[in-house]
Amino acid sequence: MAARHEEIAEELRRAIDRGEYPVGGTLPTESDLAARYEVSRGTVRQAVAALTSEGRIGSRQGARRVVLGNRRSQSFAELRSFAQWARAMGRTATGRVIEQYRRPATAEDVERLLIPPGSDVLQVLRVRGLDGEPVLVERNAYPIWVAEAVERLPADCESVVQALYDDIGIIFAYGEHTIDAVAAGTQDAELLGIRRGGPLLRIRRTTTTHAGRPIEWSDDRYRQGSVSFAVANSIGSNPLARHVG
Amino acid sequence: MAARHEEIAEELRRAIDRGEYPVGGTLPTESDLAARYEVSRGTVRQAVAALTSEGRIGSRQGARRVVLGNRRSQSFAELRSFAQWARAMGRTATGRVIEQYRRPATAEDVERLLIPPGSDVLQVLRVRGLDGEPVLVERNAYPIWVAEAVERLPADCESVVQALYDDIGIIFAYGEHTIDAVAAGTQDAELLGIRRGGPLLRIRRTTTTHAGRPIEWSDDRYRQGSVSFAVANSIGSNPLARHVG
DNA sequence: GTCACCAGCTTGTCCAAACAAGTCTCGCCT
DNA sequence: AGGCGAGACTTGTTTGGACAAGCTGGTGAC
Repeated sequence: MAARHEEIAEELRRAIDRGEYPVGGTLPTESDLAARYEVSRGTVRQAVAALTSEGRIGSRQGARRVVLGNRRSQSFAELRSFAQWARAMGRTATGRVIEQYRRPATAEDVERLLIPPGSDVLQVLRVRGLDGEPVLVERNAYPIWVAEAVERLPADCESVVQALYDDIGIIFAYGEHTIDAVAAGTQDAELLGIRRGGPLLRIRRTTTTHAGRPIEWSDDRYRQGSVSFAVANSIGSNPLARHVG
Repeated sequence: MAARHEEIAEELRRAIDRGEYPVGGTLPTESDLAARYEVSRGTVRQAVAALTSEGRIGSRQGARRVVLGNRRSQSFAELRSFAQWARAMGRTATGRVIEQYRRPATAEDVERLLIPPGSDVLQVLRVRGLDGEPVLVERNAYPIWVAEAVERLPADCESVVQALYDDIGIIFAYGEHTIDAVAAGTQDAELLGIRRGGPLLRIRRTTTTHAGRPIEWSDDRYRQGSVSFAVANSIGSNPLARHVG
């Protein structure tokens, strides 16, 4: 929180949360805010742009900015790491490795991990839970250059992301998520303790380093009712895309 | 496409698409791009910020920008309107109203539509399809001030969004989406022609005007395998949030 | 009363400059 | 060969100014 525009954004978030700028009302003008915080208008614009992209305020040329809601979005750290997310929510994350083995890369692995055809990947199957109750089946594939570090991890490792950073300095910097629904297979049903064919929320995710090099891809299946995902969008910005199939 | 920074963003998108800046490679520096397009560095920064928020390129202080992929995100118009989305994909959207009636607002309606307790809402149940095949069950609730215009629509109206704009000038400006998975109920199963209890992808959405006034909220249930949703995120920006329950 | 229009306000766009902060490469030293 | 550091390079932050574009409310004509 060094940058002034981030400080201002955080102050505005708090002001919205405590009702100083009520939902449905308007924010002060950029000039007002600039004077109040003793910064230039450009810095204020950076701050309000952050709130806009979070969906907290609306923005339209010529009109005062409107407060849309006081939803608080998650940090990237909380989204990519199940353990960190659970901790932020005050829950206890559990988890254990069910299977872990190397196998030849499939066509999907080659495409998602940008690895040469014929190379191996490390396949890991984990079950994760909240407060002891199983919530999520996670199937990860790691390219060979990561595999060794993953294999060194204990079976009940809480935060894989944190461990890989501490061990070999890998930073999970970018993620792409595809969300759909699937029926529980035999293995899913068994591990989550539900009926076969029941609804699961599936997130397929590819994570890359700062340089865009894929670190892992994953197929996460959440038990019905356990979690939901939220996205805000507007005419100006739309992070969400809908695809056929 | 009036603003110069938008033009530059679009040119960069096209350059990435045609492989001029390959995935995994780097973009020219801001100064280079500023010189090439004969604009200031600030304008270039606006352009690359757009690509960054789309997840196409990565950005890190001190290092050159990295090309992450050539995914193309959807416009807001395509996301909020099923008909417009289908058209953009070259598919034919079908749809019909199954039920439509006014009813007293529930607690959920009051909270989501910011209406006074005790007022009425218009409930509409639609089935929508792609190329004749049913794909989606849509349950909408509209506040009273919108209800009259909705009731004037024909039962097979293609684009409700477009019709409401033409009729009473309502603009769907902001949306908030919550995504999870549910089991198909009896009615869902019947309307979509699937087995009861099968997996459905559910999107609950609230849409508001520019002023933040809710226009509708909707519970959309997509048949398994028919559509998926995609989101890109990074350490710098994370539009996606995960919630319990 | 109603409508059109205008003036003032507010946000959007763009520029030029300077410095801060982080990255990367290359050469030197051990 | 390997590690370390200096310096060049690149992106991030901030300022101040100017004009464009769009909204809003009020005034005046009808």
